Amino acid sequence: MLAAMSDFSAPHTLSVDLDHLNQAQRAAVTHPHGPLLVIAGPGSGKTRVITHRIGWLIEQGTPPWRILAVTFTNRAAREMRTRLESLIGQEQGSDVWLGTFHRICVRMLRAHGQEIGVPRNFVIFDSDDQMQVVRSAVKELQLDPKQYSPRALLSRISRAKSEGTSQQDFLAATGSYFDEVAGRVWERYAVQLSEASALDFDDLLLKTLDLFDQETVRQIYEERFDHVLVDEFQDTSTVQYQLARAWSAGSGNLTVVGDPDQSIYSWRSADIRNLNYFVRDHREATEVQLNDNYRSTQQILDVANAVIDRAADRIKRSLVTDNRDGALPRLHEAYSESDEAEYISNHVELGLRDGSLRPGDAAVLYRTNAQSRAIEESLVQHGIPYRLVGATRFYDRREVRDLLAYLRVVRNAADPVAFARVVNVPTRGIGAKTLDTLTEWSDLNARSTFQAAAAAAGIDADALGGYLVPPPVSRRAAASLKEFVTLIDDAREQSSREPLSDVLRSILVKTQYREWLVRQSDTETEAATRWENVQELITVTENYSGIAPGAALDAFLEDVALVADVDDLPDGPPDAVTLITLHQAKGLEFPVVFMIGLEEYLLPHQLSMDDPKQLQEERRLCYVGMTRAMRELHLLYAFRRAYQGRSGHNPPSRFLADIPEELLQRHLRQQARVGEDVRPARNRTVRWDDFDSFDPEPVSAPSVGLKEGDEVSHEIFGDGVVIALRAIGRDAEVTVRFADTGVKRLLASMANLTRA
DNA sequence: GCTACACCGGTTTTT
DNA sequence: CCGGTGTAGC
Repeated sequence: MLAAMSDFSAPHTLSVDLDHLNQAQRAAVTHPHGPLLVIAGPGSGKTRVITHRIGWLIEQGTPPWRILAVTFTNRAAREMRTRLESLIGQEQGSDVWLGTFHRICVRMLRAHGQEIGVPRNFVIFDSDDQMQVVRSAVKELQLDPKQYSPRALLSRISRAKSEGTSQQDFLAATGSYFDEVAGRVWERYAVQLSEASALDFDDLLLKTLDLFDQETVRQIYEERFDHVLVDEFQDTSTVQYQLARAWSAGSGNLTVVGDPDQSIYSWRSADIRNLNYFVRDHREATEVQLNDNYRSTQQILDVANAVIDRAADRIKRSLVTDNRDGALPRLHEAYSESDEAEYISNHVELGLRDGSLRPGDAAVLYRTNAQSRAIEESLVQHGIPYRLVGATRFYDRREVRDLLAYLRVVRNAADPVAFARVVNVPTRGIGAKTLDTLTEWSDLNARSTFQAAAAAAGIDADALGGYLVPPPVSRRAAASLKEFVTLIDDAREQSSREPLSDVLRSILVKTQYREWLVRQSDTETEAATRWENVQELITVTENYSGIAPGAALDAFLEDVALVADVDDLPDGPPDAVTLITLHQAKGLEFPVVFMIGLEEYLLPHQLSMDDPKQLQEERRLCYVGMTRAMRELHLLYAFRRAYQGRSGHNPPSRFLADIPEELLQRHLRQQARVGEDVRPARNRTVRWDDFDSFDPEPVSAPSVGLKEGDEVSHEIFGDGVVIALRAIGRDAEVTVRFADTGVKRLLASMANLTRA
C-alpha cells in the first residue's frame, strides 16, 4: 500500500502501461473520480479497461482493499483476478474486493447479517432447493400443480424479489389471481426458508440491501469503498443496481461497464433500463464508448452489425476493426441436424488435417442445450475431441446432490429440504406415510422434521425435554429413523474433528451408498459414472483440508451454492471443440465459430416470438453469438430438424434476412428464401413453399429407389447408411455414412450404390 | 413400503 | 427424448 503511494509521488515508475490502450480506453482507465459509464462493444477490451483502471487507481494511491469490483459470473471474476494480479502483482491484486454480486453479498452478510436477523450460519438454497420448497408449498396449499406449476410460481416470486418488491407489497398489490396464489405460496416459501436458516439467491441481494439501512453498517462501507466498478451492467437487476448505488454512496465513484446490445438476461430480471437510470441518477456522469474491436475481422463485424442494426430503439453504433483481410462468413443450409453436424465435423477435420486448426480453436454455439446432441454424435464418429459446457452440471447430478444434502443435514439438521432428500436415500424403509407423520408432528410442536425423527426414534434431541409425545410411527420406521439420526449425529461430531472428505467417506460406507448406486443404475456404465462423480466430489472436499474441520463444512457448502460455473470442473480435454449455448458463450471468443440452428422457432426461440421485447433479446443473442468469432464464422440452419422426437421444417431465421447478400458466402442446398421480406433470389429454381409439401417427410428421390436409413454398399467406400437425400433435378445427392470411410456425398446416378 | 412400468407433459437461457 | 408423477403388483 505504501509502495503504491510512493508510486503516485513518482509517476515515472508507473507499471500500469497506458501506451497500448487506445484513446477511449485510456479515457476510461484514467477517469479520476465521479460516476463513469463505459459502453463497451464486444471485443473492445472491456476486461482490459477494468483491470487497468483498477491498477491505475491503485497507483494513484487508492488502497486495493478500498476498491470493489463486481462481476456476474465466477468465471469473469476469476479472469479479472488473474489479469489484475498479472498487472499489479498478486499481493495488491488479491486485496481488491472482487467477486460476483452474490459472493460479495454473502461476505457482507456473514460479517453483519446478524444485525438484521440473518442467522449467522445461513445456508444458501439453490434453484433446485427452491423448487422443492415451492413444490411442498403447492402441496400444502392443496393447489393443482398443473394449473399452478411450481416452476411458474417460483419464477414469479423470484421476479418480484429481484425487482425489489417486498412480500407485503406483493400481497397487498391487486395483481392477477395467479399473483394472489403466488403470494400465498411465497408466504409458505419464506417460512420454510426461515426455518431452514436459508437464503435464496434473491435473498442474498435483498438482505444485503436491508443491511445498508443500518446506520452502522452503511457507515462502515461508505468509508470503506473509494471506488466501485460494475461489469456487465446491462445485466443488473433493480436490486443489483440499488446495491451498486448503496456501495458507492460514500464516494460517489461508481464505474459501470456494459453494452445494451449484449443484454440477454432480462428473463433473469436484468433490466436494460438501468443504463438509463444510471444516467438519470448521475447527471454528471462521464460516458466513454469503446467501439474499436480487437477480436474479429471486419467481415464478421459487418454481418454482426447488420443484425444488431435492425434492433428497434437502438442508438446506432458500429464496431470497427483494422483487421480487414478476413473471409466472408459462410451461410450453409444443411439438410438436417445431422447434416449440420457433419458440415462442422468435416470442416474441423479438414482444418486439423492441413494444420490450420486445433480442436480448441473451434466452438459450436446453439440456442438450446438439446441441440448439442447431434453435434456430439458426429464429433464422436469423427474422433474429434470436444467439451460440452453446461448441459448437466456436476452439482446437479443426483448422486452429488444426495451427498450434498447429507452434508447439509449434518451442518443444519433443521434443513427440511435436505432432510427430505436423504432421509430415505438409500431406501431404508421410511416411506411417505412416515414422513407425513413426522411433518405433521413437527408442525404441531414447532420442531424440525429432524427433531421429529429423533423423537420417533426414541432419541432425546436437545430441545425435547421429554414433554412431548413422540410421533406415532411403525416400529420398523422407528428403527430406521434411529439409524439415520445416529448416522447424522455421528457425522456431525466427526465433522468437528476430521476433514470433510473423511466425513463423506464415513457416510458412504455406513449407508452403503455405492451398493445403492449400483442397484439404482440401469447399466454398469451408469453406475460407474455416478460413482466417479462421487469420487470427484470427495476430491473437491479434499481442497478444504487446509481449513479447520469445523469451518470447512461451512465454506464448502457456501462455495458449492455459489459456484454454478462449469469451467471449474472442465468437462473434457482442454484442446477440444467447445459446445456451448449462446448465453454461456457471452464473454468468450474463438477463432472459428459455428452458429447452428439459425431457424425460426429456435433463434428466435418459439417461446420468445410473441413478445417484441423478447424478440429483441433473441436478436441480441444472435449478435452476441456472431461477435464471438475471431477469424471464421459459419452460420448454419437445417432444412429439416428433429426436435423433441418429431421432425419438422423451420424456415431460416429472420435475422439472416437482415444480412445483405454480399456480406455472406452462401452455401445453399437450394437457392432459398430466407426470413420474411427478402429480395428475390436470382436463379431461384425452387422456393421454400415448394418444399412444404414434403414436410414432415424427408425430401426423397423416388427415382433412385433409396430412402434415409437404407443400408447401402459402395464399391470403394464399403458399407454404409443413407443419412440424407436431396433432389437434384431427376437425380439425387445421396449422403452416406460409411462404416469405414466416413460420410460421403454421392450423386445417385454415378455412385452405383447397391442395397446391402 | 418398494419397485417397475406406463403415462403424461413440457421442453431456453442461470448467478 | 427426458424426467417427473401415478398406479399396480409384489
